[in-house]
Amino acid sequence: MVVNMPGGGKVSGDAEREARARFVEQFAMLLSDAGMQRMPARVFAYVLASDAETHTAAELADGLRVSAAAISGAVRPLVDMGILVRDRAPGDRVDHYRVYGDDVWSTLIGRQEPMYRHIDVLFTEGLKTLSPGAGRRRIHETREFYRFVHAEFDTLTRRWRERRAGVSESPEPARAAPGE
Amino acid sequence: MVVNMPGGGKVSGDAEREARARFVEQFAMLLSDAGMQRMPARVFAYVLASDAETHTAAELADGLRVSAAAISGAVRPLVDMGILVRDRAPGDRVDHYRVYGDDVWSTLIGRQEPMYRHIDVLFTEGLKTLSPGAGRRRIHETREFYRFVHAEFDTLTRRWRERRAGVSESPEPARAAPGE
DNA sequence: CACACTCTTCACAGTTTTGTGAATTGATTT
DNA sequence: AAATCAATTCACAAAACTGTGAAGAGTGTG
Repeated sequence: MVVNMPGGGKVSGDAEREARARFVEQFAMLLSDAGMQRMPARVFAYVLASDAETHTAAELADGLRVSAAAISGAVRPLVDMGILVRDRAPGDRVDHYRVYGDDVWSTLIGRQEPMYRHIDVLFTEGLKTLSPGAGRRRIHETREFYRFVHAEFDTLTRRWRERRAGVSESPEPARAAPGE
Repeated sequence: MVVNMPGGGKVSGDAEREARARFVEQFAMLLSDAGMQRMPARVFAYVLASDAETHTAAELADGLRVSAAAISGAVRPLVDMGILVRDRAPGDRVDHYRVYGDDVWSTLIGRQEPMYRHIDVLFTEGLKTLSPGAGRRRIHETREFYRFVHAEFDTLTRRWRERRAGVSESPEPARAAPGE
């Protein structure tokens, strides 16, 4: 890794940028495998991995090598989901996007709430029509499972917040990379 | 199979089958929204909601109204994931599929293990190249989040098993189905 | 050994997604 | 009011998915 090359070299800004871009793509791929759509995933990964706190659409388009139109489309679901916030200062002509809240993952867990509600009604409705039998038993069990997971969210979130307070103070000793 | 009501028979077997089929589709849609591919999701939902313990490919094809080829393709990822098991008794010509284990959801949680491992190496690698800054901090935090969730799995699974033992005994009294 | 039957693979067609460039809308500045 | 600049929308092309029918491979049966 490009840390301290001999011959007066230091961390090349280009190399660092490129490494970051690669990481963003891999991260996005992960999210995409997990069901998130491709462009939203890329935008999300990019925003998370960037040092800037806010991003203009132009910057996203440039950083991800796609058209402004693609950004427009990708950003909407993220804003809908409440993951990104669109800010525009009065008298500014450009939108500024930033991640909502300072604890993204707690936010994200919270956003699942409606889905769990939806699941519950679907299964409850289903159980009304299913006649007794192994299938019905499994579906009932599935509803209980989702209820259980849903109910565990509070605990989980609280514990995460505690843990987060502990770890995010020391983002791993910054390897002495002066220069730049 | 069909409840067989006397006389004018209220619960039509057909109606029940149809309701079940509808439920299967909705359930599959849910899974599909959550990132599972459509056909595997349909097969999984079907298998879960059916009373039969095992299913032949032909039965799945018939029940889901798709070709045998589609079943073949849909079943592979499920078997790979370890959700379905393919059995064939010696001297039998057809495969029998059934859900692996009696506690599907514990199984399913367990299957996520490799993914979390993958995530960890990806983020750890990424952190090696990211220079200090807000982006690095967020990525670090994200790795910690996934580690946290992963670590919670054991607890979660154990608690689910406890709860399951409590609820699956009483799959909800079959309603006395008073006139529709 | 040939048949019968099931599962799988393959090429293909229909459908959905995805991202682009161009046109449009909306707002600010001059 | 005209000009300018950013964001969104639209029609379209390219790519990816899905599911099908038909051919192929593997196995028990008569």
